[in-house]
Amino acid sequence: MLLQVPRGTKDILPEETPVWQEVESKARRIFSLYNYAEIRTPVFENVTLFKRALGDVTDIVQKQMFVFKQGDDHFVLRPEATASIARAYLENNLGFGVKLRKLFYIGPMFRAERPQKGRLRQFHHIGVEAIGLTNPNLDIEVIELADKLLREFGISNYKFVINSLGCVKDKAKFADLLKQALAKHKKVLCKDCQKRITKNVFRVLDCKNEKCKEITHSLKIGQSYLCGDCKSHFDKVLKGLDKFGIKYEVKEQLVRGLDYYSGVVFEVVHPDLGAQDALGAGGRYDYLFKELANKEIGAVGFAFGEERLMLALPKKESSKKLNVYVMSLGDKAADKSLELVKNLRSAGVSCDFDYSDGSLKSKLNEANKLGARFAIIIGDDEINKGKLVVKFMQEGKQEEVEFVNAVGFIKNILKE
RNA sequence: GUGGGUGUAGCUCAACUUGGUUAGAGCACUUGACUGUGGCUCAAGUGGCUGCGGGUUCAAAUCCCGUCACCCACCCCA
Repeated sequence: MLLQVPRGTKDILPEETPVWQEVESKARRIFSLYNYAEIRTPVFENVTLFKRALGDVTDIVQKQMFVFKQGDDHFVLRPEATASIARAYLENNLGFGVKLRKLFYIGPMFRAERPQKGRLRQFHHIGVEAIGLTNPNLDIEVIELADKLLREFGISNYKFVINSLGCVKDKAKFADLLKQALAKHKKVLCKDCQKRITKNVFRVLDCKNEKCKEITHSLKIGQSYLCGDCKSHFDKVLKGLDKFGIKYEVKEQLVRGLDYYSGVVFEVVHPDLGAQDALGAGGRYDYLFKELANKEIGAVGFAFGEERLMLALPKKESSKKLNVYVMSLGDKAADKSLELVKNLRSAGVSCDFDYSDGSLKSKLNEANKLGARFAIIIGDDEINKGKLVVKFMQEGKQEEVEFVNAVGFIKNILKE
């Protein structure tokens, strides 16, 4: 236990962090292109925030929260970020003076689920929230942004799945229609679905049981529950996606699990992910601010699971970036070498020194393993001559260079 | 929370079905062939409380029970 990470958590090791950094820096660049600014909220919040935002009956709230107590206060490690950001938006009055706040976030989330492929107890989200307007063009931008990110990451084979739950009234109507329609088939449904009818009807729609699927696909509810405004909002979004050339599939069975969703909702699915096939998901949550602060504020956003992105990312060799590996033989040479190392670094050349007592052979071997472009060798011979040896690792050749010219020599070659 | 599978060297795995001397291989690592020159080749060497705890047995990596973790799926969700 002492030497074991907690279940469902992972060390992200030095070999892997470059990929993470690349994904995150690409995301940051794109976000700034679209005028989204980063927000960092605490990783823990008051329990009540998520109960109110996500819905009391959701599994996340009922059994997946890491809760802890400090004095009389009950906290929870955030299971997702949207609620926190809505809280921060309201608390800091981020809507003041601007019509629209465009925010992005990158960070860890926590859910006490049983781990499996694409599902961890500590995982990372990259997401955006655009808060302040209900305009359908904003939905389009958000989806187009998600698409842009995926293409930038080099991910292919993904697919957008989209639906509209309608406004709060529509959503309630949808639930009623569903309940009525399902009641006729109750006996054929799986046990879970029988419970879901009363507990959370929408969940029946994405049940994986074949019989349940048959029934849900045979229901002819369509989008009859949508009011005129919501219908035309949805149509505008679809048209916009067509215009941008973003492929999607309208799926009437797509509903999101969290209470705060309403209106347009979408998922990005990918075949490499196994059972958890969503790379990311999002939608409108105009209702959330009503729930939290009785305010009418339109908002739309999405989140990608960073670990899931990793699963879908094309594999590629990591490129090692060490420019110079310096090695010395003898104490005098070591002094000289360390001086050189310092000068190289000051000149912006990445470099390291072999601190071991090993043979020259072992040191060159190390340089090879580190992927160094140059090895610099300094021993008594070199000190006497006033010249050090620069070895070109890949080419196998080597050159003698005056000590005073060494930094310039290396910089010159790196420039090419 | 439920079900199935898997835990053996740093890594990937064998031996488990049918218990039997010192638990093997490949890769990696160290050293040498090659006195101050890496990658290729060859040779030698280092490395294991067989996840942990208990039980059965003359004898357990192997059979049984428990436990922990990982993987996959259900549930749920990014």
